[in-house]
Amino acid sequence: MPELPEVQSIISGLNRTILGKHLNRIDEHRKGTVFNEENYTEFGEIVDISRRGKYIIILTSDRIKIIIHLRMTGKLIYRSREIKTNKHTRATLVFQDGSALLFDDVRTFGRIEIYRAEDIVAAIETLGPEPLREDFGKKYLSMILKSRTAPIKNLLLNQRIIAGLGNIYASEILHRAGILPTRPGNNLSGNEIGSIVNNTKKVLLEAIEAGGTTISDYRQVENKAGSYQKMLKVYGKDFCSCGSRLNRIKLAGRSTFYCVKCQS
DNA sequence: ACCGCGTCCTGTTAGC
DNA sequence: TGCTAACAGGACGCGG
Repeated sequence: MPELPEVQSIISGLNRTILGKHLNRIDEHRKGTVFNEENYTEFGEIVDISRRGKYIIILTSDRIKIIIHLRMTGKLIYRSREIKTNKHTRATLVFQDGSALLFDDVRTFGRIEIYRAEDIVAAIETLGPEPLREDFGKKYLSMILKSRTAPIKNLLLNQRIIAGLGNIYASEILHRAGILPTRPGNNLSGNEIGSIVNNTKKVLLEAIEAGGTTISDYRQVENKAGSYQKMLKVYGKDFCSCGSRLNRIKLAGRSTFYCVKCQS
């Protein structure tokens, strides 16, 4: 599942491969993948590629922005010339030089939306702060959490509170911070909130450095796997590094892993 | 305002 | 061995 570090790695890959290229067209191979395409025939060159939360934002010289969300199984794969699609290819961005960017997505939840550059996109507008920026700090998180009774894990998954975390990193961050995922938000001490903030930044930076976490579907733009899966401490594991068996429960409908000895 | 659950989807795996 | 059901989860809409 692409979360912030995976999306960040994809942004890097897109900058290496498609920045500056002239986008001829976007082919949709499966209905319900590309939205608003009918309003646009010309795109121009790719002039900027960025990220907000888990949303990929591609800006073109014709002042068009292409917003891509990969959801769970979406992949963006670059092909320099041999453009072979497969049964899960949902759309293709075709460039003038004969190269292409394939949008593969097994579970078809991902989507591509096209807007004018100046359009306000509600989904992005309502996102919480970027965890790696300074406005995501102890002061901000304390302010948010004081009125929240939901489990901290659920709150970390709420994109309006913090943008970019998903199920894997939420479990990893809470393990590093030594905090049980079930703790109500308004029950955490200042020190604990500070630890969540620090460990969020630490885990995300390490995961970006590793090129993301590849468990099954995620691949970088050049189709390479990331390596942070080797550094996971709890997600998908049976035992903690302390030797205790990990607990596995469902929170917000997602598998949640924690150690009763290391987290309280 | 906030919380939790159901929904969308398909490949993989667990269980009988 | 072969079939079925459960499972994986990001975002969103809805009811309480």
